[in-house]
Amino acid sequence: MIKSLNKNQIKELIDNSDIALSHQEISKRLERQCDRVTIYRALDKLMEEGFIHRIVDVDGVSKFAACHGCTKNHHHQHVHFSCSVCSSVTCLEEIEPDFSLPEGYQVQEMNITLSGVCPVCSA
Amino acid sequence: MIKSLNKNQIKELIDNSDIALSHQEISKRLERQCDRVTIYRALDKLMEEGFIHRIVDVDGVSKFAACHGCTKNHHHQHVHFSCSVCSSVTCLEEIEPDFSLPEGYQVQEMNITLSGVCPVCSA
DNA sequence: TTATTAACGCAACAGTGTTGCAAATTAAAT
DNA sequence: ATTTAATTTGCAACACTGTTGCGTTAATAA
Ligand SMILES: [Mn+2]
Ligand SMILES: [Mn+2]
Ligand SMILES: [Zn+2]
Ligand SMILES: [Zn+2]
Repeated sequence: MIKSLNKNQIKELIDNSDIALSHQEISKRLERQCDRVTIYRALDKLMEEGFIHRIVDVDGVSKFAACHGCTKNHHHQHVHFSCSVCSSVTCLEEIEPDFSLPEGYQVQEMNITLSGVCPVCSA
Repeated sequence: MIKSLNKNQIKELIDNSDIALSHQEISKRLERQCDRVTIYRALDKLMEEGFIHRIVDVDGVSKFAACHGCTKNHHHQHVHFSCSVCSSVTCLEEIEPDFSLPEGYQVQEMNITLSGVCPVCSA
């Protein structure tokens, strides 16, 4: 019944978080401390399996958030917001900007991250 | 007359490139080899001065491209395209998607990077 | 020329992400 | 229950990115 303690706990953490979590944040929040590499591997697997997606923050830091309705092929057109005050990254799943590209570009993925001040920090 | 040999040469490299350049690529292209740190510092300065802007690629790699019409306050709403075949990152300065955010979000910067296959590699 | 400022190189460090290998756990088969 | 096979984990090592402090050299100003 119990398989992959760490991976499942990491999945729980991400699922239950309203903001995207970095490797570092995940590491800190894990009760049962585990090796860094274990976390990297778990994140890779979870992405492969379509449970989470990676968001590259404006400063290059990778953060991870739950997918809603992804199988193995991720489709994330939605916008992310990165707060420069509290450093939180949030998925704005409702917001999907559209635009047309010149001929010849084949789009597979998109990473859209706006940065500024989030509602909490600007209140 | 000659001031900041390296910084100026780095600026030239970026200005004359049609794709965004990473720190690594800049380092290789510099004839007069210089210290890694010097390049980082030059890039920071050039950004401060509004000559170049940083694009965070989908894999977290920072790339740098020339600004056209930025002073000290950068304004880059435009889209970037990252080719998964040739790893090139290109500014699509004409393409500026628009969308509206929920109340409370104050946008300062945006990093929009689409990935897929570029016209050259898809031809 | 001399003083001041900016640019540079070097060493050291913290952090991220990857790989290989061996030990430990879990699941499956006998 | 025992043995076997497959996963999961930890650890060491490594390459790479980015930052900081400090002493030195080169450029600009006085
Ligand atoms: Mn998202
Ligand atoms: Mn650009
Ligand atoms: Zn905030
Ligand atoms: Zn290409």
